[in-house]
Amino acid sequence: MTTRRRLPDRKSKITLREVALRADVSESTVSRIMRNQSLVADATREKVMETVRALGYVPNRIAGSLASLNSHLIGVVIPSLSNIVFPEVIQGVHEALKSSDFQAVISTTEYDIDREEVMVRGLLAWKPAAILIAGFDHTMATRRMLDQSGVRVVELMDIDSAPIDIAVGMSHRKAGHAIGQHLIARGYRHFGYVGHDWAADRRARLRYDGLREALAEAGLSIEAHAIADGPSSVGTGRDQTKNLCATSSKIDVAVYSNDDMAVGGVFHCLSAGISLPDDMAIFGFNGLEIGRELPQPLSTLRSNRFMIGKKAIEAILESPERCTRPVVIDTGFEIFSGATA
Amino acid sequence: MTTRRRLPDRKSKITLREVALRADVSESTVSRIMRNQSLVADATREKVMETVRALGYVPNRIAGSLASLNSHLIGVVIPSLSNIVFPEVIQGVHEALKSSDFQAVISTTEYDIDREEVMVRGLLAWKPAAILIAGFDHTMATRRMLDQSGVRVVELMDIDSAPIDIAVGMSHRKAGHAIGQHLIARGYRHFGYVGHDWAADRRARLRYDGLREALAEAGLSIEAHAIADGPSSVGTGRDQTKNLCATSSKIDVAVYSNDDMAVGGVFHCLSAGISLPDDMAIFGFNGLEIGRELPQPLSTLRSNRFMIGKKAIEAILESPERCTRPVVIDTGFEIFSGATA
DNA sequence: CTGTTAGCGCTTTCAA
DNA sequence: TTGAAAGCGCTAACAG
Repeated sequence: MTTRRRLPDRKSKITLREVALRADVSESTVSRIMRNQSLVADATREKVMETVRALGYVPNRIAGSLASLNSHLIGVVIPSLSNIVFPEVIQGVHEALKSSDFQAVISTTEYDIDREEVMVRGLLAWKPAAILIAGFDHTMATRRMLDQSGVRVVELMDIDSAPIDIAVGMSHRKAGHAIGQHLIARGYRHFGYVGHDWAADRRARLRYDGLREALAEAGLSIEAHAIADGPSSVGTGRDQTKNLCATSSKIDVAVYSNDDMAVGGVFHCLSAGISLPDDMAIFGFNGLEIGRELPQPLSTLRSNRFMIGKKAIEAILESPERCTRPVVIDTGFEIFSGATA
Repeated sequence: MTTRRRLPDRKSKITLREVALRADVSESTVSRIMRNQSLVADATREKVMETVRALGYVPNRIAGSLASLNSHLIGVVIPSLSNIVFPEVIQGVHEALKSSDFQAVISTTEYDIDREEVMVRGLLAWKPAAILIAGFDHTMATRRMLDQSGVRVVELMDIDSAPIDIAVGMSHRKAGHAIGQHLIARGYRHFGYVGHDWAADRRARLRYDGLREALAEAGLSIEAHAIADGPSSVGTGRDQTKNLCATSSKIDVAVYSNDDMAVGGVFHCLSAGISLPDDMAIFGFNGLEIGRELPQPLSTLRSNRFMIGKKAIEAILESPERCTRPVVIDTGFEIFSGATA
């Protein structure tokens, strides 16, 4: 029988077998040692570790995962990396993963749920232990794949809908409501809203709805809107603030879809000589660092993105098997009074 | 012979074999179809694809990678996600990867080269096609692993040292030099420097050195320094600017270690009533969005982080095998005059 | 405490 | 154009 199969491998290719051969033990012994299972004699372990070092052996996790049917990979699906809140979530993920041997694989959807479907399918092919995914807005196919895969699924950022498995985040509706109540309590009566496209950002819409409810409860309403087509950004916030000011002069507070937009608003006011908060007040959302460092700290509502990523991973490490009932983890929020409202 | 091995699997577990059985073809045929190799009859393909859809079959990439000895994974090692420049690099990576079937696996080192070593070892265990890694500052062990692994290695961000395999970035030394020349040309003579800890940010140091060289060539020097212990941030930039102003009053321009720091400087000036650029000028580094949107656009040097990620991947996809000689790809930079200097 | 053995689910020759 | 068979490098059940 000729030795068919495969071209000569270009790489050195040190395998478990090599180590076992050289150390004169069986492959399983080496395998046990590499996974520090404790049922190995110290002398053997020492002998094997020596050859491991000598050979520079690195276990092949692909083979390991296949054999154990367990990849120790965690898929993370987020809309984008350009909005700093998502990198912050991932920092929390990395933090919680630090002492485990799991690794995160990150995909971005660019706010496109069809692309999200492609990403999820791609991740599922790696048989991850879990998928973390931002939001609840998925295609039917995505939802079905996620559901049938049997892996743990954590929907991140908001908890305003029923999760497939676990949801970790805060109620954006309540956040909007809290902002409304806070501003009313501070004496504001004439509200404006500066926002960005809701189509891709359902959570901004939820906050808006919450805000409106709170105002309605006090017999108030939003008297002027300035809403951009595209995504949120400092520049957009600046432009739309100019629009708002041009449209309506009786607004005493403007609520922004988020801090990026609000910082833009602050910059417009600085340029236009509008005094904060006397001429007009500004209120943001998120509690980004940049807002805290403005000449006047931005009034905002702090969400805890880092904690969302961290809690999500902790929940998964704690119980790797899916529970019978969905779980909701509320990471809460906090009003930061600041100096602009 | 009893059928030992493994507990009953909880998941549906649809494999290639199932599909082959149901479609009444061999496993290899299904395999060929799933990888759209073209040597399959249309009728067969159609029949198989139908069962694939019916069963909701998703190929197991772990098994595929093991069999083909090719994981189609790309490891990315960066210091952090909290500095927006790194997510921007990753966006470029994702962009270039979009139409391929490669996936990026991201690890962060938190600016710790020992942790970097652990991350690299972990990534190498997945037999990636390439490793992208920020900077040139690695442990000996990291360097050796990278070198011996035989995978392509792209060192990102700067091109001021000799790469292991490929380097993609810009010369930070030249950037610092260009900043110096630009500011001298604009008539500035009394330079201050506001920076953060160089230990973790070798590139900031390179820029500083370049700046000093340019000044020296004009018979000038940096007359005052304000350098923080920790990492860069807007808040730190603000604090150190205050220090600088308290220390020295004859500075007419302050060069910052980066835009975050410089924005902090602008905020201090706004608070303290220092008029930009007349009382003092400010010059940053990076060209972040926030700087462009300030009431006065920040004078800075634009680096192209997105392009660094994109070019890195393109280089790898173009030639998956390591070349004989190291390759350097310069993504360049551009002075943005702005209004603060 | 250690070895033997039978796969994990797929790809890749080679032969038909 | 298709199929059979031999692994990829490792883990896990079982036996010793």
